[in-house]
Amino acid sequence: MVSIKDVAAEAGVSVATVSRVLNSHPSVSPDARARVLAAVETLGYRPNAVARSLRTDQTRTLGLVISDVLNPYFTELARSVEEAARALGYSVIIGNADERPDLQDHHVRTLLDRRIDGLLVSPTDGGSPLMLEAARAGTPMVFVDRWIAGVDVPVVRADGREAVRDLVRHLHGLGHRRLAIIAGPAATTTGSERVEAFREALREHGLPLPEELIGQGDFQAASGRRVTEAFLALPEPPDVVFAADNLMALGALDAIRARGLRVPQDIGLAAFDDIPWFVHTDPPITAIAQPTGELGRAAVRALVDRIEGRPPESVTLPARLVVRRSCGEQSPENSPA
Amino acid sequence: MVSIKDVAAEAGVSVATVSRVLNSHPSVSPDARARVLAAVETLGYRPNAVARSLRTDQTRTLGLVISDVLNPYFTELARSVEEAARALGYSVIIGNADERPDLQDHHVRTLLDRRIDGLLVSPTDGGSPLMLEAARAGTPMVFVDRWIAGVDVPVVRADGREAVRDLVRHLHGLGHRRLAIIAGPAATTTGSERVEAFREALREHGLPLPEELIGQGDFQAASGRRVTEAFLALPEPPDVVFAADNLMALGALDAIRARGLRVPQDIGLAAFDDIPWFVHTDPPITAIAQPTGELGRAAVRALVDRIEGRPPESVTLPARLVVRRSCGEQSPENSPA
DNA sequence: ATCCTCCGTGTAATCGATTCCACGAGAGGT
DNA sequence: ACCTCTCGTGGAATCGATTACACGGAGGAT
Repeated sequence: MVSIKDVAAEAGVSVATVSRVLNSHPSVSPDARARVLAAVETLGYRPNAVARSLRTDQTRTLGLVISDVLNPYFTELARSVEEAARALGYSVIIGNADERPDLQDHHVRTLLDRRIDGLLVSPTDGGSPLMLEAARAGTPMVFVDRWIAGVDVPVVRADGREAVRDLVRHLHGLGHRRLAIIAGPAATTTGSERVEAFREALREHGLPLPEELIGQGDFQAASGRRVTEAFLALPEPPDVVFAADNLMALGALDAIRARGLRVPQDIGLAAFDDIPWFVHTDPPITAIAQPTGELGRAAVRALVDRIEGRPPESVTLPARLVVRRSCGEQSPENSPA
Repeated sequence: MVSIKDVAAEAGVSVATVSRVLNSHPSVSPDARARVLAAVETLGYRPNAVARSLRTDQTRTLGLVISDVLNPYFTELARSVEEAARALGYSVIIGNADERPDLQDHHVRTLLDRRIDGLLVSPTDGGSPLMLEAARAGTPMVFVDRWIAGVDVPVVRADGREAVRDLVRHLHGLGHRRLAIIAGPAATTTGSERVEAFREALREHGLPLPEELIGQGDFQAASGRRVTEAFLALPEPPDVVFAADNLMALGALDAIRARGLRVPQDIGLAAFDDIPWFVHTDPPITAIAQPTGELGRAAVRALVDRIEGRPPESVTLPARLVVRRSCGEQSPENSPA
């Protein structure tokens, strides 16, 4: 591999000068600059990012640890994060935790070992010692989507409270009264918050949320299936099932189908997180859409602010309800006048 | 940040000894080893991967450049690649090319600058000079899914020829005669191969593949929509549309829906690449499934073989047809006796 | 007792960059 | 004509690891 020394030799200058040209330092003569550039060209020289990082103590790399790449929501988030980071001259290394705390720790550790400049995390659990320690030690860090309470780290997320309220109003308007939820792990903020928002919205309509209508899922399709089967086996099954993420909604659809039931005639279904496929499922699924792209961009902005010494800002964006047909059609008597 | 020097000081030994302990070099006394380990523990020392890479000239990192992360097929591929790499002690940096040659080049360049140990590529186009140059220069490289002809690089991919033949037989058995295809970019191997396989399979049944039934797509949903609209506007529209990837199938479904037509009654739909969502679309979509996980594992195996000096192997795995309902139901008279 | 090995350890070179500091040349002021 | 200042440049230290080499001491062989 050709190094800066080779370039220096070829151009007849010192390595210092080559470095100066490459970093567009002002005090280099036009002549030297030209010779260096020519040498770079003929040798096909590319600076070694590893060496540069060692010296400058910055990698211009961001780490992104997400809970599950196979979840389209996170895929899209990852994509927008990469895009935003690239625009600011940063690369992104993605670590997929697969909803497993041990894997999450593995990635955080590797990322830290690689001396990434900052970390974007969507924690799978309440927070491993490793991550808390890193945050305390001053690693620039931003939580995205999910967060951990009691840590002084900016959070970029969507607030679904209002959208959940809209959803419940929609369901109530459709005549549904017995509403169930497939919750995410209580250790995740999104897991507990969505249940809370749901419960609160129900209360506003004077509806209860009994224990048997709260199913404990883990944001994976299989758990959605399992919980839904339990709902359906109830003496009095729910009118509608609200899944706290899109994968569990998929599992719920499976379970409903397996029972030979139809959506929405026999039971309604709604999901948190909207994805392109929901338009094409049978039936199209009513969902709460997060501004994923904006979330990714805001997270990168906050992290880079933090890295470059500017005060980072926590950001909360509203989610919104997208009504489709999976909870029943608007009939004349309950449509808005 | 605590460095190896701090550990050496704390343990009362030289940095060489610390390094030896950390790399489990045999000649270290039990006493010294214990003291070093203790020091590592109390200081919370973690070796700087950047420095180590500079010295050893290996990063234990693989680069993966894929055409489109949002495509579930590639997401799954990326996931299996990461998994397999992790098992072998490698990290993976993913570069998303978004089907854009310039972005692909950007990622290849950054990855090379970071001195990744090897590169896994699914080229968006016929091959940029940059990539060919890297291959020639000896960068360990393996093509996955798509490849570039005339380059001495192992290829790990699925062969869909047989599955396409099965598909056409299935369609023919259902009475469909006018079959159309939404092709991928001709510059990609998967783009041209799938059309070829389709054409050949049609020939076996004495069916033609006229120009007007070959639509040019780019593996993105929008192009599937556009091409399908054109098909539907034909004086004699096709009986079935076969999309060369799942995203274009999604677009096709959109277009068909927008025309107010029903699948499969008015027109059939099939896709290359099977994904979980196809089970839940309306109707469930008949597709050709690739052994994605196995593909990812084989690709990593080949690349790591190449990196570690063993002869790498090209691998071709069979794809298989998964029949669902999007091309029509099996009716009594054409069901297998 | 002497010599040779081998083992554990430390010193220092090295990887490829960046950057501080010193130095010489030329310009400009007096 | 001399001093000063600026500018372009090179030498060398530095980042944090790994590793070749040297060295001293212990143990075994003769």
